[in-house]
Amino acid sequence: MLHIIFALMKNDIKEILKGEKVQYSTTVKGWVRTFRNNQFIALNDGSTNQNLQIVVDFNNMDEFLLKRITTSACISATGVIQASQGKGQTVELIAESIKILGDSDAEKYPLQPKKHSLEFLREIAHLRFRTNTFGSVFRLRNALSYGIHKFFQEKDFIYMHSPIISASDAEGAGEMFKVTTLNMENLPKDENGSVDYTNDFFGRAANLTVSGQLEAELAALALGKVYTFGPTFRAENSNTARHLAEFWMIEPEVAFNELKENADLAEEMLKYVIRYAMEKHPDDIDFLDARLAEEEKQKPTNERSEFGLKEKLNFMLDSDFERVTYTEAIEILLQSPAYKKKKFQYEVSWGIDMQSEHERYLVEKHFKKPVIVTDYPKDIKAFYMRQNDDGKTVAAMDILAPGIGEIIGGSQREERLDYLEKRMQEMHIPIEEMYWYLDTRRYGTCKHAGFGLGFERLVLFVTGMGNIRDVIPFPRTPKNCEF
RNA sequence: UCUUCCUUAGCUCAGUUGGUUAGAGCACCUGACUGUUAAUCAGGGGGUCCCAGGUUCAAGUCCUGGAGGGAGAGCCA
Repeated sequence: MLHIIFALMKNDIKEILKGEKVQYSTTVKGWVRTFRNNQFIALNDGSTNQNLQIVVDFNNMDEFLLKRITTSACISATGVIQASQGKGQTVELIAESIKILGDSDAEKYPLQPKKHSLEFLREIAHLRFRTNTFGSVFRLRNALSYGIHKFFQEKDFIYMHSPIISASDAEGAGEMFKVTTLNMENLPKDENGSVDYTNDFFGRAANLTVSGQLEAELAALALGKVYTFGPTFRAENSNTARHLAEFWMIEPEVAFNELKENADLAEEMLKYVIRYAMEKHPDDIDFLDARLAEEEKQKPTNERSEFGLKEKLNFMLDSDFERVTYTEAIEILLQSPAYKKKKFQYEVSWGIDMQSEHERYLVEKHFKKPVIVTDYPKDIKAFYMRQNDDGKTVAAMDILAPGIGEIIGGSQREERLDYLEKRMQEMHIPIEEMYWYLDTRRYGTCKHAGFGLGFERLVLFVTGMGNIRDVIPFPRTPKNCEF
């Protein structure tokens, strides 16, 4: 019976700091953030970015024990929760006894109770969880992850595990990492000098997946509504604040949906998960909002963004995403003051693949909110996107978010076998190898649509962080696979 | 991959026209103080000036090459 009562009594710091109860004995465990005045421990246990103040009676405490209360030491403190005499907190724990669970050598421990650069923390990514910023980021990352599952599960989508190792290399979504057990020192070659994979693990060349979309389509054309949420790999030599070699992607795919319903689903999903994360972790949003405001203050006035983090997120929840066709977007760019003053580095004309500067103009200057651009020229989009009746465009959509750029890319898929095969021929996609994909069009095809959401870009947007390497615990980028 | 900027103490940075023994704040150690909020005060220790080569009587400083990092771009999510 007792163990049930204990199980019901949460005594993590988040719960204690609610201050609903005082004058009771408890034990807390966590890591020391600071130890001020030989008297006040700021203790963090990861449940919240707020610390619990432990008050130590240093006159009646072993001097040797006090010396071991150093930054990041792990301790257990037993005492009574009381209303605080000080100003910075409502309740505090008056310590009766303190146990050191794990020492932390203050001379060697690299983190200090002060501001560190994100670049420095990236070099010690194994320790950066212990900072306020990364605590907040990873709690929000978790909430967003759960929010995505919650959203789709409430809508009765089937969570589908697409394969991580894939033999298909025909998607053209990017360079792939090879998966092999061949001896790299002595690769078997065929008569043409190419690597012979027949004795490799799979008996053929294999790669890490760049997308689960094609497999999701197979499932959607039987299960109706599906989504994937898993790791994805791109071996591109991309060195930007928005790209990772290993990232997580969400790819819903829905039978019978057309482009508009696809866009509606994407917009509803983004709003749902952002609201969920904000409601789940308001403290972390507040902290990151303040952090961003502080960072903005360092910038020259003309480079500062006009919205704070919370303002931006609330605005996103309250407003309908702007929807324009590609053709309309190009027209807006051509009519823009920026274009007339020749501010754009790249040319603007119908048929171009819009550059970052164009997307940023649309989102940040013209509409000042997320924009869904639809119906792109077919020549700049993938083979599986459904051709529109005009013969020039496809039923594609990109969602562009302020500060991030493309956060979602999706389309209605080409369900007509003859159109699809023709397009694959034009784009030199090996039709025979893709028989399994084309079988969906041969046997009971139907209209369907889906999209891909880069999960880390969503986390970037919600946390207000500037670099994608700071929203995934262990970033994988070119020349970086530490930890 | 391209453009550009950066690399000096554990961290953040200063270092003048090339000139003696390379500095500050924070952190750390020692002591004082004890209701603090990145506590405060006093003292102390701490350096491969990213690496290699060059110019010079003399290089942290100038030149060449390389490595690593940031920002922007391309590719994309």
